[in-house]
Amino acid sequence: MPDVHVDKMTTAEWELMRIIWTLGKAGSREVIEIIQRKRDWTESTIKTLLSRLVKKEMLTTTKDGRNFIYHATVPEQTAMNETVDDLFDSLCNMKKGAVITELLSNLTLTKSDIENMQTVLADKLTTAPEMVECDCIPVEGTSCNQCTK
Amino acid sequence: MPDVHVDKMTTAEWELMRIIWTLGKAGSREVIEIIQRKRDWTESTIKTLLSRLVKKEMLTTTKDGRNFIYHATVPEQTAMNETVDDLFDSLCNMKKGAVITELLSNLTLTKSDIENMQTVLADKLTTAPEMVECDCIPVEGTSCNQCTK
DNA sequence: TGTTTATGTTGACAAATGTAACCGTAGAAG
DNA sequence: CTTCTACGGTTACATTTGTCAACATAAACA
Repeated sequence: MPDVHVDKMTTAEWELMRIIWTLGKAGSREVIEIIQRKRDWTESTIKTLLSRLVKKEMLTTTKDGRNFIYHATVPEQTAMNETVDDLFDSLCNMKKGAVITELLSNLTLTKSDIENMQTVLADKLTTAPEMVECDCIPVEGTSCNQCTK
Repeated sequence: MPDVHVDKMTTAEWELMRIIWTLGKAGSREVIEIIQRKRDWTESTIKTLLSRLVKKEMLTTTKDGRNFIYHATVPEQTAMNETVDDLFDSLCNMKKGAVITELLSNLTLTKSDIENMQTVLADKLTTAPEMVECDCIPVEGTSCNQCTK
């Protein structure tokens, strides 16, 4: 449970992480080769990104002879959850539902994913409130032009 | 339909936008006063952020005497959708479902939001695939250590 | 064993971001 | 009318991020 700051990963770094997560572990050569199938970043660039990820403690290394093997310190699912949770924390409370609904519409989900969601939702429905408040304006006379609409 | 780059909004800027979205429109004084209930940013800082938002075309201004009134050029819901869609585009295809499920569990949703989602999901279920592929590694021998698991 | 090569380390630099002081002017106050 | 002040504009500066090139060294090879 390294208390790593997943939120400090940049988009470029995230792309590298995906490769390492997917492969389980990887050497720089591998990462470079794979990334370059999509991005025309130079080797230098990719190496720099790897270093920064190590510095940020998103990756650790073990030595394989002269080479390094990179391992993620945080599981992908965890990182994804944290990132998504963070994003939603920054959205207007009142409108998260609509956002998710929209998201669901445009996404391809597997049957089992859908079923899981249905279970969660059915359960939540029993205790769901009629209304949630907009939290965009720090308290006091929260004159939200939308809540009252 | 201004083709604004919602994705170029920073977190700090996003906080200002929420206020303006919520109020419909607002003068700098208002924004400053409200933001400072949560953040101890100086007036200067907030003014800079407002300017940058105007430069990025996320805000337009109309003059009210000597003062400015700021208006969002993009509706909040649109901005939220775009941002969330962008984020999900950068996540491993195979694991989005789990992320959303997790998200749903930790969120307070209204009855009607839940019901909407249920409708969408029920509908999707009929055509949902059994499996979606990991897209973390650009094609060719996609040796994903997770897909095969 | 001297040379080429692969891999990691440093230093760089422009652009974006967070954060803020300072300046000028149209009104408010005296 | 002179002075003060609120508000917007301009400039500034340290970090972070995206992108690299240059360099050092252990290995592989000639």
